[in-house]
Amino acid sequence: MESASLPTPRPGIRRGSPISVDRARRRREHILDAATEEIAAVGYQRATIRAIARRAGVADGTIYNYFSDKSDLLLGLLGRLTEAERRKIDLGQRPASGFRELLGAYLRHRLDTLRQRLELLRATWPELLIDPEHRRDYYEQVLRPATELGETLLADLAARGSVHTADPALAARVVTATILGLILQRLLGDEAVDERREELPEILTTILLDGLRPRTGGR
Amino acid sequence: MESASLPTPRPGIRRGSPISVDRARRRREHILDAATEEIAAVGYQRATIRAIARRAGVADGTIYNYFSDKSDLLLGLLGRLTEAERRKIDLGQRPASGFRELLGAYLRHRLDTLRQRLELLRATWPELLIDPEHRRDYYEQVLRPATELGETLLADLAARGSVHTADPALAARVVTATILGLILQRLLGDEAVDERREELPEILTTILLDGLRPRTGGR
Amino acid sequence: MESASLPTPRPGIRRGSPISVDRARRRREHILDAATEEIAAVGYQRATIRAIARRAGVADGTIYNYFSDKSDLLLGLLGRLTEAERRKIDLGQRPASGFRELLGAYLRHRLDTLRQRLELLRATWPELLIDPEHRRDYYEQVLRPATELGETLLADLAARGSVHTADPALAARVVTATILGLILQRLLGDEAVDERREELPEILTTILLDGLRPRTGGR
Amino acid sequence: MESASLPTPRPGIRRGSPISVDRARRRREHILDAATEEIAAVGYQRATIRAIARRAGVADGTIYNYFSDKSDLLLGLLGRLTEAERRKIDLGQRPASGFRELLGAYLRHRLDTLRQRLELLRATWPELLIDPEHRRDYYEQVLRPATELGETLLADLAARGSVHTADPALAARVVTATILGLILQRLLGDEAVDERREELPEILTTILLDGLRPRTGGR
DNA sequence: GATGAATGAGGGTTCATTCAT
DNA sequence: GATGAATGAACCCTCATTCAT
Repeated sequence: MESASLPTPRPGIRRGSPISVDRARRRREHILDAATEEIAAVGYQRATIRAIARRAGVADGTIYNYFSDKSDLLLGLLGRLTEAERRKIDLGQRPASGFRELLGAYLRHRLDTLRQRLELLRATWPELLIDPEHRRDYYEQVLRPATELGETLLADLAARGSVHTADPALAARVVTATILGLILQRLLGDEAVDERREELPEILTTILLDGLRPRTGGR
Repeated sequence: MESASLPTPRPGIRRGSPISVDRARRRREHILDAATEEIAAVGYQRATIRAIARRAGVADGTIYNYFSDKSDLLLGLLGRLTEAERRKIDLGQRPASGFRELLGAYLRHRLDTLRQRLELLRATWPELLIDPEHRRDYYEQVLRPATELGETLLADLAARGSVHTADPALAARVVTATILGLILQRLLGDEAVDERREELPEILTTILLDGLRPRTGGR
Repeated sequence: MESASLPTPRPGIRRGSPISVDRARRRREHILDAATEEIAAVGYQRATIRAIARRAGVADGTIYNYFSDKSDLLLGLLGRLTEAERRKIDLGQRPASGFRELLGAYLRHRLDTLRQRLELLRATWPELLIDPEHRRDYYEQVLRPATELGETLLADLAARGSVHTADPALAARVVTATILGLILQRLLGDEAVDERREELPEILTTILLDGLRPRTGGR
Repeated sequence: MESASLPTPRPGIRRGSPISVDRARRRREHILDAATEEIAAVGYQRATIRAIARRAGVADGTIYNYFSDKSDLLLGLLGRLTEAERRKIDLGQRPASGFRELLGAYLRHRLDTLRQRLELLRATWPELLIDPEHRRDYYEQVLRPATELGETLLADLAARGSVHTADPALAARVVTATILGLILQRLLGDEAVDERREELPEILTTILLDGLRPRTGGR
């Protein structure tokens, strides 16, 4: 039962020669790449070990040298997703001039990253929706931290008067939900979301900040 | 135990005895109920005909008297979803006093209905994400009409000065995306969305209309 | 477990009204017709009760009022075959002028009758080849009598000097085998056998009587 | 335990190790043997993959490593039959002293070979009679070439005065039909054909050459 | 007698997993 | 470590047969 995304092995720690360890790590990633593609294409259940092996250019049995069983492959994918999200969030915290710029940069970055992971999301969301175990993992490791970060942020900003919201907890959910929803629409076939990806963060920022109501006194 | 899209049989029109026709219709719905539960629980691929039959209290073979094959069961589920969405949209068009009230009522209704269909969504979305054929059907029959309705509405309101948006097409997508995203968060384990369902439409309306930015001149 | 081809009911013997008995007999024959067609088309195993019922224009269950089970339908077909063969052989014994004419008439009649039963043969032979029980029935009731009749005939003719053969038993088998073989060739797709059906008995008679060797002294 | 149509692998040409290739070939033949037995015993439709696998001493799934599906097993059987027939025909062309000897040798060889293939014939003929696709294959690959060879041969001999027949095409059909018919009689339960297999070719030759009619001038 | 919905055993086939090479 | 043939449990689906109407 190996777990996902191995940390880069630090020099000094080794098992076998460093070269072979490295080769093994790369082969593992290579298999995960193939699994991502195949599972994104046909879904976890329909993806066969054989098809993944063919895609990776290895024999069926070889996969079992790197993953304990098929569901461990899925764990590997989820690991990548978790790790990707974590990195995203870290990056979202970089400094920015004003609140509008900060929010805009955050939204753009988040949409961009999710879009890059589109295949990974298509491969994993279905299983997350269905399997309670994986769902809980994903919720605890990705969704909840992201939401809580947003909550804290909004509460802080509200305290400083930068934003105006009666309920930071729900407001944060609305923000993350909008992003998730846009990606979901994209996955469900709405190509406009993709075609106009450049303008989207700007418009999204405006709506979230200023709302849809016309301003009486300009701006 | 919902009864899906079949029109109520008019007296005078019949095929077979009305009683048996009615029994057949109810049995079909009963099987679809069981399929919804089972598929929502374990996913379409993992759901076996046997498990669905057991849940419905019928023999395996009986299912094939009502559905041509397993994928036809999924089509039945999608049909229910489509129909549910259509009804929602119709109701969304009823008259309301002001724009704020209209949007609030719409959002509340839409969130309520989707919440009632939570199991149906959990049963179908994963397959929709994966199967291109079903995805296209769903997009054409549900997602695209809903989005286009929103587009028209927003464009109309913008023309009348009720809302302010540079781009109704994307703005409509943001609104629908927010709703989808909230439901998806719910499905992925965020219980706050459910617990505070009463307040959500109000807050959502406020954010979408007024934005998060503090108003300088009161309000 | 009813058996095949009911004898025409004699007046005086009745069960229920004569009309209904007659209707029942006709319905039974009608079902057998449908079974012959369907089984000849797709084979006994592939022929479904439902398909036969549809072809006969009755409900599935109705067939079970006339036949105890599916294999009883096959028995009905075999019964028809047996009966047909028996009639053929009887007719083959009608008087004829010379031996050549007798043999010619016999061959023509037998080929004609078998050709009319082509569908019946296609429907039954496969099962006869496979099922030992049915095979034995068919052999005892059809093949053996026919062969033995030929044996007797040939032995008789040989005794009277009309034919010349060292071994009537095998010679009779050769004659019947030739007929069977021609029909089999026809069933296996050789259309020449069918197209030239008019000339075949004549040529067959000549070969069987005179052989293929050229005559030195004319004739 | 026959080894069918694969050419003996030449040294130097190999795919995989020669040993494993050879093992695979032998296993394939072994499965075909089991299939022949089982299908001859109960018929193609009634023969289950499981029964064939048990007979071959392998697991169900193993069969699918060698045959794409059940019907491919039947194709394998037909392949053996085709190949067997082809070999027969080649051997039938070897030189012989006189025409009588040639015909006698041909008939003996053909009867012998068919008799060795009795189980194969019992396994395949029923499906050939029923399935139009397989029937056409068999007719084109086996029956038609055999018949046409006979036609050519007879026409040639007739031209040279060795045989006397008005119509080589039909005469050839009569000869092949006689052989087929004898085998069919055997398959249908007539054991005399088998018991007297030694004398049969001689008697058959005599009948086909000289006919059944007594010769006036001796002989 | 006629109907056809319901039944459930059984069939062909797939595929995750193992293991001898 | 790598391979891929072998395994057999489990799936979807068919269809002969029953029986309430």
